[in-house]
Amino acid sequence: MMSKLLVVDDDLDMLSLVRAALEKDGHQIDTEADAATVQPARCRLYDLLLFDVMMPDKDGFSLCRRIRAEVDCPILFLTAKAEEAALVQGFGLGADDYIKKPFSIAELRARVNAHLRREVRQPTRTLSRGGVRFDIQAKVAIAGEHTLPFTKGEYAICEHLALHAGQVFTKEQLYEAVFGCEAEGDPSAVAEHIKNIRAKLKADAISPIETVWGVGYKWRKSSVL
Amino acid sequence: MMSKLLVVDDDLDMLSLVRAALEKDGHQIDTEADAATVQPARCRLYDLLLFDVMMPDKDGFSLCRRIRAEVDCPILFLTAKAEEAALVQGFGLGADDYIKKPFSIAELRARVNAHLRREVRQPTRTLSRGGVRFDIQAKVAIAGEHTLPFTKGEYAICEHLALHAGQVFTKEQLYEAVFGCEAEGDPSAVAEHIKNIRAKLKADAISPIETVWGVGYKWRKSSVL
DNA sequence: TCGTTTCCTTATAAAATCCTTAAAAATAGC
DNA sequence: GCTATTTTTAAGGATTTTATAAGGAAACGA
Repeated sequence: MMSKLLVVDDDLDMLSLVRAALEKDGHQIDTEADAATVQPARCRLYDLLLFDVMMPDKDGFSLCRRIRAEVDCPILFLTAKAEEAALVQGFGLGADDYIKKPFSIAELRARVNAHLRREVRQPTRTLSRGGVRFDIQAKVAIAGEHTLPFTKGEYAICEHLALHAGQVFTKEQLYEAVFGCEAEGDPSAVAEHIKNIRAKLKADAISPIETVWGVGYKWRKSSVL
Repeated sequence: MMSKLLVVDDDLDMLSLVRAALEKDGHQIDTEADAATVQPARCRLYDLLLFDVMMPDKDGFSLCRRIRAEVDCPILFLTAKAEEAALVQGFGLGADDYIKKPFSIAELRARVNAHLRREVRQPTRTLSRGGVRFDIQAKVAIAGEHTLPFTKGEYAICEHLALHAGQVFTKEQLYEAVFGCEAEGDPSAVAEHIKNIRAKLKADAISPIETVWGVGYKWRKSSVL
């Protein structure tokens, strides 16, 4: 079972050390030394994220804060900061583990694999929301018997809304979440996509996307949690 | 979000310590001193399991081995065994975390909650005041069973008042707090919104907004915090 | 290269909200 | 009880935001 991991650390020695350790388990490792360049959209491509807390340009905490809302995969901190307060803060931001330096290679591998194992066991491969079933892997949405003829962008918006059902997104946020940081796209482009999505869902008599006047759009949250 | 946890440890002091710590987070804690009596079927009733590794009759590892196949919930080890080999063995048996004694209460709580959070999908942050429940993320107010049909401005005023229950705000302050610094808006505009809010709350027979004559409005502070 | 699909822009219509105005009701002080 | 001030209520228009439709640019595959 190969997983894709992203490791962010300004210490290049540490990067190569971690890379070597985790590649032993058959994972594909991408590394990044500059935290400031890491975008939420990129993080969504990975199965697990590993951040150093102390980095010169942008610390791991603020990076985590920035992406946690849009990224579901486990986020692990690597840190020399052993203080309890920092640890609690890290978990409070939605982190999944907090590995104190100096750590043993064996412990790192064991913890990373434990988190990956849990992800696989609990497959988010497919989720059903409001009458639409999403196959995250295949990037197709199914309603009733037939697959919805979504374009790529339509599917992306749809999936993002459904994944965060109940949360309101502005047009700008949606555009950025789906197409990346260059949010120059006119908000009305998003409106156009929403229209098309609704039209395609109308054939199945479902309309899970609500407009929140003056704010944006949201996927209707099902009553059952 | 209340979860059910089972803590197994032969040390009774440790049991009460852990129980006290985790009950602070609103969880329901069951404890068990005798590992030999813990059956897989029982473990299935819980959202998270916390085992001590070193126990006289039956150690936590063998307990984990016995139940892992039948239990999906996170299993955390509490242990004084700091050796790397034991840690790797624990993860190898399907454990999800490994907390080394002596641990801080804060770390225990942070780690337990991190695992629970991942199990239950995104607990919504919500506060309840005077019969109205606010979903801050979704920007939705709920009374009883149905969501209140607030407009954006109405919701904003409502949330601001409820968030600072008991504090009086002038119309100007409210307008500025909700719509920004350009508080040129006529005070009567706020009065209009207050009227509409009250009208919508009237259907549920609640009126938490009080008029402070000559000053402004405030959200009635409930006796119980 | 051509044709198709997807995406973005523009323009217009429609809808909802917000603000203003004015009159009625309530309050506090005398 | 009377008056001045403040709040409540009601209705209308102005403004803002969204929905819809149509056209053109850009990307993609054959």
